[in-house]
Amino acid sequence: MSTIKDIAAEAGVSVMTVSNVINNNHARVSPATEQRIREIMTKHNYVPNMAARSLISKSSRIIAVLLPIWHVSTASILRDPYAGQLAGYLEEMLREKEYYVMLCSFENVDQVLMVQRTWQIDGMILILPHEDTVTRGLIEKTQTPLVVIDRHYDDLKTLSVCLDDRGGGYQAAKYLLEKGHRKIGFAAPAIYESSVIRDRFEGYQEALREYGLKEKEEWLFDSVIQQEGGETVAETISRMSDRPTAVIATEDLLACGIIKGCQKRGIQIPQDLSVVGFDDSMPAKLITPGLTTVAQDIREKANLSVQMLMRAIEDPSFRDEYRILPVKVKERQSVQEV
Amino acid sequence: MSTIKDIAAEAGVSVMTVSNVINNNHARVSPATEQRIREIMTKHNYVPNMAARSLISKSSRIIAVLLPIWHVSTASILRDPYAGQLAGYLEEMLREKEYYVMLCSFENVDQVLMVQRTWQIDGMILILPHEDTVTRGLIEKTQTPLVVIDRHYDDLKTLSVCLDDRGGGYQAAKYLLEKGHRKIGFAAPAIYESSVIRDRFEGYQEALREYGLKEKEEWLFDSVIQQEGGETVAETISRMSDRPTAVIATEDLLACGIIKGCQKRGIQIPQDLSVVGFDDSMPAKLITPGLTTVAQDIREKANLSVQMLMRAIEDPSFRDEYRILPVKVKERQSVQEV
DNA sequence: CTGAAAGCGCTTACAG
DNA sequence: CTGAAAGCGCTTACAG
Repeated sequence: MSTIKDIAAEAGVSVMTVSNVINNNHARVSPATEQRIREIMTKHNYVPNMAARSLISKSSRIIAVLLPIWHVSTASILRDPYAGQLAGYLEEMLREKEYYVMLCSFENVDQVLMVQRTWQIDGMILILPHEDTVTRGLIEKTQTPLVVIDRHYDDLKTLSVCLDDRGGGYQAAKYLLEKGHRKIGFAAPAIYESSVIRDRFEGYQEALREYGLKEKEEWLFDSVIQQEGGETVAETISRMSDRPTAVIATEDLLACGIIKGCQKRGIQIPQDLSVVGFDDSMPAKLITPGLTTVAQDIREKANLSVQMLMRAIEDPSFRDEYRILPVKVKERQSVQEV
Repeated sequence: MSTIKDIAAEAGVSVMTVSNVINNNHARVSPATEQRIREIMTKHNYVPNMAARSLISKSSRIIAVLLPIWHVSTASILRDPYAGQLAGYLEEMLREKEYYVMLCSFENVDQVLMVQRTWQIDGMILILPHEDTVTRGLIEKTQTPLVVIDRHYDDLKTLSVCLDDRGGGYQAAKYLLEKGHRKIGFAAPAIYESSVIRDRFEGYQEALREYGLKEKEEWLFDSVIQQEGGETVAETISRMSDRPTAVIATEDLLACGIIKGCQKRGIQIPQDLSVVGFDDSMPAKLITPGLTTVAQDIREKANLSVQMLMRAIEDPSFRDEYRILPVKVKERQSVQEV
């Protein structure tokens, strides 16, 4: 493999002249020389060694996409279609900006900090943050530009990209209320612990209040997650004497689990129970009936996150920005008028 | 950030002694000195700089997970639940072996080669290979250890991990035949172009032959992919006068699309049409009826791929191994006896 | 517009 | 068991 030295030797110039063409310092090298050097570089398939560049520049053009390890499941969060899609978009967009993406699962803050220093990582994006203590710790301890997706802390300087979660909860409930529903349940992991979920819950409460209603304790399904959690909810509902006529789930997979569990027990969707999900990820389109869900624009979320990160890398003073993306109910067939 | 020099200075030794403890050359440093140096290292949160190490060693401990860009869809293949799950397992297992994972989407061979040289990447794993020409080109041109998942070429020296695709096609058809089906369709992307699909198709043919049957041209649905493709198949079937009673799809998403499309048109699953999928990925469990599918062990596939790659990195003569993982029909509710 | 020198943080022979 | 020297492939001031 050829090095800058070989190229310089063949071109009859110094290595620093070659370095200048690599770095597009047009002012520092004559067009003719540049032309000649470029030809020699392509002829030899020359590619600059990032290790050497990184050693000097203290930067690597590597962005770490941080994947928390969720202890609810043994599998990586990339199994989640929402996470996979997000990671895919991030990779695509970062690559366009000539950054390299390192996938990095972690359990605690120190692991992230170590990887960052090991590679002089230029920036990090955290998707599907799990525990608040870990997430807060990371935000507080890291010096590297970090964009947190789907979590925000008012008391910390952070770059975060979230959804209008309160609005989403509100819209979902309002949508059902307008369809005539008055007995509306709410299924979520950890309603009172995660800010995202709490916001959605508060939006739901607000809509109920507008109709002079209040949530009913029994119809709040807490600590349920993914499909399995949804099936548990279905089972619980099937045993109730006073059932809700509709349920809002804070995640499509959870909604799908509810639908699946109900169908298994002869509870018809949407005739016997209406269901609204959250995200509009792949499963929403897959199942029958199609899932009516609070849709987000995942591509736009990725795009905004990358933009924020790029700006943060360039501007060290840009370390505190909170962006909220709109959501919108995507109608399919899982809700019926009553 | 502290360097090896700082640590050496504080410990009162030379940098090379510190280097020896970093690299666990126990023979070259006394236990007492090692102990002292280790304490200083942890005190300062010292982490070796990989750029510097990589510059000398010509290796990086980076493994590239290669993601072909499929032109059938604008989204990254990570949106596919099978790909996401696989990538997640790979990351997890490689991290356990203290390798770093670089995510790397690409359209042509040169892009991969460039990234490899830029970072001195130690090994690569290709998932969901698309075009044969690109895949072959990559295998032929790269010097770096490469494991190809789900594709094999008899005429090339390759490390590949595949399924028993022929057996899978056979098992799926046999399963349906034993349930009394005689009119069995087959839906796939590019039946005659991809070896994986062709093998499944041949297994299907073999099972039919055992029952004195032959595939019927009309019931071969070619060039259909993912959910959209499945819905097209359903539409075609709905318009047929002589319909198949069962269909095998070479991908769960495709099978789900068929089911969805049928349900939309009042064709009951499994009463009017039985469907068998392939992979046993997340959607199979999600839909109603549950999808009977040719199941593979994705975790084992990831595990075997990582093991092969590790061996290839250690042993330059290990460049040709073809491993076939077994598959097994996972029964759910999408097939009915006739 | 071009070059010689120093150095990024580490490891690899080579001596002792 | 320990160290001084050279060097990996680049870039960064500094001169001209």
